[in-house]
Amino acid sequence: MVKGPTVYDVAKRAGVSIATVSTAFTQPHRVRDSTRDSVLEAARALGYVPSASARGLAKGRTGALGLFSFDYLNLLPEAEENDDEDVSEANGDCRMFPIWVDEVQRGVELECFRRGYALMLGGGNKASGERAVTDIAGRVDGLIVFARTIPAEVSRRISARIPVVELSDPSGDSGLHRVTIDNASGIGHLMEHLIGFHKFRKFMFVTIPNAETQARYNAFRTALHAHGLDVPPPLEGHPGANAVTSGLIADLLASGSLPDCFVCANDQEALVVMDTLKAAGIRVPHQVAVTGFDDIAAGRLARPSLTTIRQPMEMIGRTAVRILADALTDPRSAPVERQLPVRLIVRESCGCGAEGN
Amino acid sequence: MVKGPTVYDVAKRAGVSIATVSTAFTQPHRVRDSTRDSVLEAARALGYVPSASARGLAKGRTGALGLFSFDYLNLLPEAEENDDEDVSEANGDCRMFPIWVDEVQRGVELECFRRGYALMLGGGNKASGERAVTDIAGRVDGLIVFARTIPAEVSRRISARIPVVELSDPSGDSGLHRVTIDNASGIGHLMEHLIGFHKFRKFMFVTIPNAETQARYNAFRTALHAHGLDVPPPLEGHPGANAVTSGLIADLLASGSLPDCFVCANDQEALVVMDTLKAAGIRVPHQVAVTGFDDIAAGRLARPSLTTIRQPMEMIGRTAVRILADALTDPRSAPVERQLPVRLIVRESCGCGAEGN
DNA sequence: TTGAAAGCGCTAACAC
DNA sequence: GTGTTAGCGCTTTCAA
Repeated sequence: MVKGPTVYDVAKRAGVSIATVSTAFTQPHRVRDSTRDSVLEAARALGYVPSASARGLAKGRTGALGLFSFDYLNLLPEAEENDDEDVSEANGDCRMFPIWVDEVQRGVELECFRRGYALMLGGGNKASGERAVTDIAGRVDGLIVFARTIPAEVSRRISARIPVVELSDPSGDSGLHRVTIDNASGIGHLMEHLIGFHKFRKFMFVTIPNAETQARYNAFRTALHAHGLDVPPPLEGHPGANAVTSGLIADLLASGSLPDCFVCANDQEALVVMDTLKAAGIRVPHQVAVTGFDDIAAGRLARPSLTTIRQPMEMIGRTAVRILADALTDPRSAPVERQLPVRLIVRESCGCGAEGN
Repeated sequence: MVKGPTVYDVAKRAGVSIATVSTAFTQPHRVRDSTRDSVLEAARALGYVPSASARGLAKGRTGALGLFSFDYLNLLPEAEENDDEDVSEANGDCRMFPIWVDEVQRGVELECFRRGYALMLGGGNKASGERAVTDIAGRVDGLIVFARTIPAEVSRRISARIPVVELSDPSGDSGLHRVTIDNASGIGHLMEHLIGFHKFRKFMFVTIPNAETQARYNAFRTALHAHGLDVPPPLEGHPGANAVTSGLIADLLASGSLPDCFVCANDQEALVVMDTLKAAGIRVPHQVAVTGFDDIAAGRLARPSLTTIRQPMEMIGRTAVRILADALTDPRSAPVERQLPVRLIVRESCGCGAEGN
């Protein structure tokens, strides 16, 4: 990794000034053909690779966008040097790859590349603290963060410097750009199906409380009210603690009061619920129905396959990039919020056939 | 996106020099406690976000690693502003998400974050040309590229500046670092199973020719020779052209000479073969067996599930990062090549039960 | 059309 | 322990 050639080297070899070299690369038409040719020739001969750092410093722009993913699965600390083992298998099924985040990331990647941006990925965990976000923020022209992964104070500070879009949480006053989904109508359609078509009457909402799932619960409540049905308090689990949810379901079973349907705030919970029921010998959907939200891949593979509400994950990612690109074009623009539609995916776990996948 | 505060602003507010500000951040212990506090306080108050460009320029290191993915699926040009549609669904099943590349990328991400590197993702397509690689190469301290995605000349030039590791192709003289897998013993075990256990005698190798699949074919041939069996010429498809493979299979069917087993150079081809057979009314594995290589997720979902050879994808990614980290530590080190083991995954398509997933 | 020169924001010697 | 001072490699006026 010897120090590579710079504009100076190229300039010298081509017999021109560094300004000309720079111009030859960035605005080819403003340079005489013969000059440009000799510059490019020199660059090629020398193996010239422009330094993005220098370029970024000079222009005040890096040409890259950032995506910050919190390490929601505590994977970072592990794995020292155990070369022999494929870690991905060890935590194979708990990983449920690809998870929601991965599909959104995919959308971000595609749209970035399409628009000629490089994508900077940053990861954080409890240890790294806000250091990690700040670090990546300093590297890019715009940043995308998942909701609830970093303190509001931090994202606000960063947004004073570069545009920031937060993904998928009901709107706040944060002053950030935002991409959300239509939780209300999603749950609305689902409840319509469960109440209208399946004639279910007794429901139980299983959730892990946060702003997003709260919106879903609200819609759930609204739907029940509209049909004059009872609204039970939600069963609340904890992030990453399947056992808690599992325990709540077990308690419910012990009490002998099974609902007609478990409406879960997301697919992960729904799968836990289904597993718990299965372990208890309860048959889904025959004895009780279960539904999710998100449409992660694992839900399609589950037996029975999971009836759920699909988030347009790739589109969420693409939209975030578009917002940043626009904000970069017109820096004076106000924070925008884009709400994306969701779609009811009827599969087996609600009692329907296997249609629709 | 107003111009953010710089070291100068922080220094002024804290009443110290810029050198002290810098030191307070990079080597906290070398600064008096009270000084450090006032610096950090000033930074916080101002909303200071260090510029990675400036830092990178000054240090000669960016603290980021790069991963370059070629746009193997021609996805870039599409999708103008059709906000209403979720593109990911449109090409849903042809995408077969997550594909091999995604899982490797996952490993790269995890290992990068664990080691405190940011990850720069770059994408290229026919249009962008080598421009895209060069661009990302200029942004990082080390680069990971998938085999056969960029011209050898380009990767060589880049490797003169920063360490480059190429993923998963039989070794070449390229002078690059390299992570490969043990194609030979993988195919060896597979053939042992097919010949020894299933007693198959007539095989057909389906491939898309490249250095990697060539190694697999060689192992295939070796195994047949070892058992004194005939070695038929491979059926050769084209990248991205399922129809071609499909056509070859159809021709074979028309000729009425079905083998006992189709050994495919990768899972994607295997799935195409299975689909074609299914369409022709041939039952797998009852009438003919099919095997793949890679173990992509889609193979697990297929009916019958695909017997294949699993690459340790996440480990491939992690290993690449380790190599770069080491190379960065000791710049004078020679190119290293690490060969990772693979594992036979016996599922249904070879005629076995559904065990092992 | 090309060159000279002034930074961009930060780090790293080296003084103090 | 802290300040001074050079750059790092590139872009960008502004002259020539």
